[in-house]
This record gives sequence, structure tokens and C-alpha cells, in this order.
Amino acid sequence: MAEGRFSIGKELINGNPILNCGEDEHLYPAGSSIDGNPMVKEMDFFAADNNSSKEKVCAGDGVVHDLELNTRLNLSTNTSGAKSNVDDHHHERGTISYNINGNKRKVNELIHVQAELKQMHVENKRLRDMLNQMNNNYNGLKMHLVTLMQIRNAKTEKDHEMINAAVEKNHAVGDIFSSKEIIQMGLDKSDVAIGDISATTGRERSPDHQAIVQGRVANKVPKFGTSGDLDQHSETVSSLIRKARVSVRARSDAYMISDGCHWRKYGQKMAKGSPFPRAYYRCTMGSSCPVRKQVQRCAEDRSILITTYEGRHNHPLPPAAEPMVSTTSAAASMLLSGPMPSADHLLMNSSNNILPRNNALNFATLSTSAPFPTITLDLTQSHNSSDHQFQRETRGQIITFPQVFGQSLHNQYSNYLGLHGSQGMVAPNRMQNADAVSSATAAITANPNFTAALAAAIASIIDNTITRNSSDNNA
DNA sequence: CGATTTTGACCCGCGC
DNA sequence: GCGCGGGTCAAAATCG
Repeated sequence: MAEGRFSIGKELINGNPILNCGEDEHLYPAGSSIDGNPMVKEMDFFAADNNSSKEKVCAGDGVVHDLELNTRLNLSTNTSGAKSNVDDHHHERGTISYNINGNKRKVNELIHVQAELKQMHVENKRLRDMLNQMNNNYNGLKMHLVTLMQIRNAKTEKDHEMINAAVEKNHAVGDIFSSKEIIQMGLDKSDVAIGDISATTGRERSPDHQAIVQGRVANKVPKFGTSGDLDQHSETVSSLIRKARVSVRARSDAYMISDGCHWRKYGQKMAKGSPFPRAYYRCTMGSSCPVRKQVQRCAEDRSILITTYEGRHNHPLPPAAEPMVSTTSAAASMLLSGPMPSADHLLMNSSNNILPRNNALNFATLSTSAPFPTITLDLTQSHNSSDHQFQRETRGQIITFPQVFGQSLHNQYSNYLGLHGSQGMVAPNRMQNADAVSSATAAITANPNFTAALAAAIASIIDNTITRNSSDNNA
């Protein structure tokens, strides 16, 4: 409950017209916040509302006092009226009569105002619940918006040229990957369900292909060369991929980002290299929901809150949770869909910035640092920054990743989610997972751009790796 | 009184 | 084998 109220930081609040009301000085008088927590302000919205109401309807501690004040005013009016009557008629008897009438009115008004107060408390509570709900929705929607804006910004002419050039290069490189395999990879990688930040793989493919896919889940995955091992392969890879993580960085003074789910804290540790503790939460919306998240404040910038999600929800999600879940799902799909060379391969070709920095997709960072691959959505930076790239980090190395791939897949996924309907793909926003998987698979594989983007990504990696190796050897 | 948080203990994998 | 760090467990404390 408190989680929902303390969940959104200033950045998120500032963009919300509803929450902007909370920034209103009238509603938030000086000193209304606690420790600068904007969500405390949110709570103070109601506190302040109560205060303003107090002035108007005499709520809270001021009820009796203000009520008495109003009643006295009325009484004095009545009394003055009575006095004039009394002067005309029976002075003493009239005074007693009007005092009784005045007391009756006083009691009646008291009852009336108390009833109104009760009604307003109910209304206040209802509004508070509504605001919490809207906060949750807003939080998730903003994440969607930022994601989509980043992707659209990245759709430059340069990218298209890069795709075309890379596709041609791919033909020149030869049959490292047949088009069939590439499409098959798309099929495999698309096997991601809504509300699920994991995916499954395990179809038969060439050894090179296996190396790439296995590399996605770090270099610990045993390699399976025969079809007889496929089931085991699938299970192993799947279980590891299930550990894929989506990390969200957002500026917030709150102790946790609200995502619409219900979490229970089960541990807290001091992480190495950070003065701030790391809190561990598990989802309590399902009886045995395996989804966990870690919340930690950034050591370098304490205003940044890092939330890392892991696992899949095994229960229906509330509407408030869907934006966040679908965003993390899309991010995870990007992570799990990348044509990732194996960690060994990357280490063998140890080099930084294999690929040229040429894109503005600046919010996502991929990390295959052991033990589990992680994608980080950075919502703390401005949209027009072009300094940051879609990167893949290995142990001690940062290798720029061909953004076009993740972009393409994410677009596909967004299309499927109905978030990006301008490209002619229509899909329901809410579907059951089974249908979601099949529909996403169909949507992804049906679009030739996906294949082209994938080919471009693979070709880029191969081409740049080869180029880098030769330059390293020459050096 | 049930739900949640706190916190020390424990387990496990990894590197030396 | 040992120490370290990340992650989890579970009893006690706290909250609503």
C-alpha cells in the first residue's frame, strides 16, 4: 500500500498533469513534504486537501473549533434577530425561547456537518485510491512512452542504409547463416510471452548458431551437438534464460518504484561497492509466483533508483501492472533476441567498441555479466542524448551492440503489443500468453524487415569482428 | 491477528 | 580449501 504511494519520483511526477496538481503550492504548502519525498507530497495532497477542507468544512482537528465558530456566528445572527423581537414583545420569555431554538439549530447543524464530513472522508478515500491507481498507470505508461520515443528517434536514414549495406555484406560473407536459420532464430527468439521476461530456445541449428544462442546466457551453458540432447538443452537454456533480468533505472526519491504488482520483502543486503542496501522482493500476487525484484539506489547517483526484475508471473496481472510488465517483456525480448556471440567468442576477440557508434538508441544497456544476462532501461537521461549506445557488456568489456537488431525486434514486439500500430499490425492489447506467443511469432516472422535487420546485425558483428581482429593482428 | 518487515544465519558459486 | 559476495531462509519484531 505504502509502496504504491511512495513509488514515483519527481521526474515521473513532473510529467503528470494529475500529479502536477500535487506540485501546486496551494495543495503543497511549504514543509508539506517529508525528506523531499515527492510521494509524501502525494500523501500530503490529501493532507493538504484536508487542511483546505478544514478551512471550508472544518475537518480533522479543527472540526469542533471551526464548527463552534460557525455556529456562534449563526447564533449571534439569530440572537440579534431575537433581540429585536424580544424588544417588541416579551423580553425575558423570548430570550429563553430563542436560546432553545438556537441550541436546536446548533445541534442540527452539528449533525449535518458531521454527516457531510463522513461523506467527505469516504470521498477522500475514494479519490486517494483513484490517485494511487492513476499513479501506477502513469508510471507504466511513461516507461512505454520513453521506450517508444527512443526507438522512433533511432529510426534514422542512417539505420536504413546500414541495414541495406549489412544485408549486402551478409551475402558476401557467405553461408555462415542461411536465411532459413536466420528466420528460425527469429522464431526461437520470439518465443516470449507477455508478462514474461523469459523465453525458450532449443531448436536444432548449426554449431555456430548454437554458440551464438548459448552465448546469450553466458558461457556456462553446456553445448549440445546432437538432436538427442535437445530436450535437455532446451530445459537448461530455458531455465537459465528464465533468469534473464530487466533492470530499470529511474530518478526517484522513493524507496521503490510502483509497478502495479504486490511485493513482499524477503531480504536486504549491503551490496559490495555501494553504501546503499539492496532489497529483495518477491511477488505476492500469485500463490507461488516466482517473480522477484531487487531494488537498490545507485551508488554514483543516489537520486537514481535501480529496480531489477527476474522471472515470469504465473498469475493474471492487474491492469496497473500490465504497462510495466509489457515494457520489461519487450526489453527482455530484445535482450534474449540479440545475436549474441558467445562470451568466449567475445573474450577471444577482446576489444572495446567493435562496432561503430552510430545510433541514438540511448536508453538500453545489455549485460551478459555472469551469471545472467541483464538489460537495463535507463529512464534517467534526456531523450536527445546520443552519447549512449545500445551496448553489450562482458566481463570487464563493453562492446557496442548493433542497435538495429534490438530496435527491430522491439518494434516487432511493440507492434504485436499494439503499441506501434502505424506499421499496419493490429493486435489486441490483452491476450492469453499462449495466444500471445503464437501471435508474436507470426508477427515477427511475417515481417521481412525483421530478417533484414537480423541479417544486418549478424553481418555487422561478423564484419566488425573480422575487421577488428585483422587490425589487432596488424598492430 | 494476519501480513509485512527486519535481520542474522545459512547456502552456494566463484576466484585465488 | 578458504574467503568473499550474492541470494535466500526463517524467526522475531513490527505494523495496520
